[in-house]
Amino acid sequence: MFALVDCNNFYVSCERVFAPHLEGKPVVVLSNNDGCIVARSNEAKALGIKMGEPAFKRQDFLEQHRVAVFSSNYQLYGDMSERVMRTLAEIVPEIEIYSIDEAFLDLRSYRKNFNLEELARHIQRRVKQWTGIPVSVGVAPTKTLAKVANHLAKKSPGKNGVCILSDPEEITDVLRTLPVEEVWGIGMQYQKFLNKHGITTALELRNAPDAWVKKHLTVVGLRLVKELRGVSCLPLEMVQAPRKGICTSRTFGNLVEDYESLREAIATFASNCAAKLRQQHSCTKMVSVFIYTNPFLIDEPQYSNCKMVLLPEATNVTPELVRYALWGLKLIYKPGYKYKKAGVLMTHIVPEDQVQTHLFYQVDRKRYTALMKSVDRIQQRMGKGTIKYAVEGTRHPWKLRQERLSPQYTTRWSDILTIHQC
DNA sequence: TCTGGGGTCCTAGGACCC
DNA sequence: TCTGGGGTCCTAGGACCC
Repeated sequence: MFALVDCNNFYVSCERVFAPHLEGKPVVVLSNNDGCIVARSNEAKALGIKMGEPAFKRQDFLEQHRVAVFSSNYQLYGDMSERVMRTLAEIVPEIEIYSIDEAFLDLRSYRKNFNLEELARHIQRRVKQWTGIPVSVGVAPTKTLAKVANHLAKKSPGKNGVCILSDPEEITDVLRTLPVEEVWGIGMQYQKFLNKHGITTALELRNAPDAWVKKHLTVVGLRLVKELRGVSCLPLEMVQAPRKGICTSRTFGNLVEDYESLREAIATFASNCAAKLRQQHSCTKMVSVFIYTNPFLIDEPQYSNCKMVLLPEATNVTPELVRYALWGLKLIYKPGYKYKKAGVLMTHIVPEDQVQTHLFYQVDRKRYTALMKSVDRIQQRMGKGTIKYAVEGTRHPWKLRQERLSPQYTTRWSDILTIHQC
């Protein structure tokens, strides 16, 4: 059996841990740049606020209904996520951290003669007590069915956040009433396609012939259908595979026209990617740079371009990567446009101890590697952005809009919560 | 004024090889 | 009637996830 533990309205719950007066009130969290609504409390959902709605279109509505609005605070959410995951791993060590707010647990090797419901309740209570985050737990014979169980745990008021699906007949009954688009792996395009072919429920999908599913939904779809039948095809992945692509991109808070500002942004993004590379002990051989104007401003001249730069030798040294990224930018930058978004993408990633060296390209990488180690250690201890390359700039006229940012309660000493005695 | 960011996997088709 | 057959590698694009 697999359990899927999912934090309820995770970003909102993180904010509420440190602002308990918001319990029971409508709360939303915005995406980067305060752009879209990406997390909603149950009260906010009940008001009809949709996932992904642009915040500015809902401004009046949010004020009118006294919805608490937060900018996204990834330092806080990342740290709270780690706490939740550590708590879970202490109960069940066979854990796959699937996303910032979700984890699968493999219960097969959990101690003998235990009660699934009791275990799920125990997990729920302990995570709440140790971190303040409410979670829902779904348990079933496959990961896909555990997702279904979790969905039910959240939606059915009587279940109080726990749902165990073990009886085959019960599973069939559940799938009969589950809309096919609620199944993990069925997105909008597949929903349209399946509906057109008379498949509207998860049960109908489960009963579709293998060959037909494989033809139209690829092997991914076939795996999913087998999982619905109770055949486990998706194993628990305890070790996280290194990323195959690493990207840092941002929509700017203000439109950016001048080359200098763009250079600062690209250097910052490249530097950020380099740090991520080193963190997973990888090097990259391909650096791509891209820039866009704002497609929503239909009266403005539009331009977008990207440049892929193939390196002679894979590296994770910041100054090298920044140089290649800026070279790419130079090739695609055109004056006279108002840029809205830019980014750096690193691909062709290899483990750092398996770099194919170049016969004629000589860099003293040993020295740089030592330097990068020191830089990373300082950042880790003193906080991100403590030291940086001058080319990254300090003014950052392009930086995000984050008007409703909460403090970094758990990761910055100066932001630690103060309790006043009344 | 104002519309996020970061990933994965699969397939078809083109270029190339013998 | 009859255009060889069997591969690899790479990329773009499309689907999905949170």
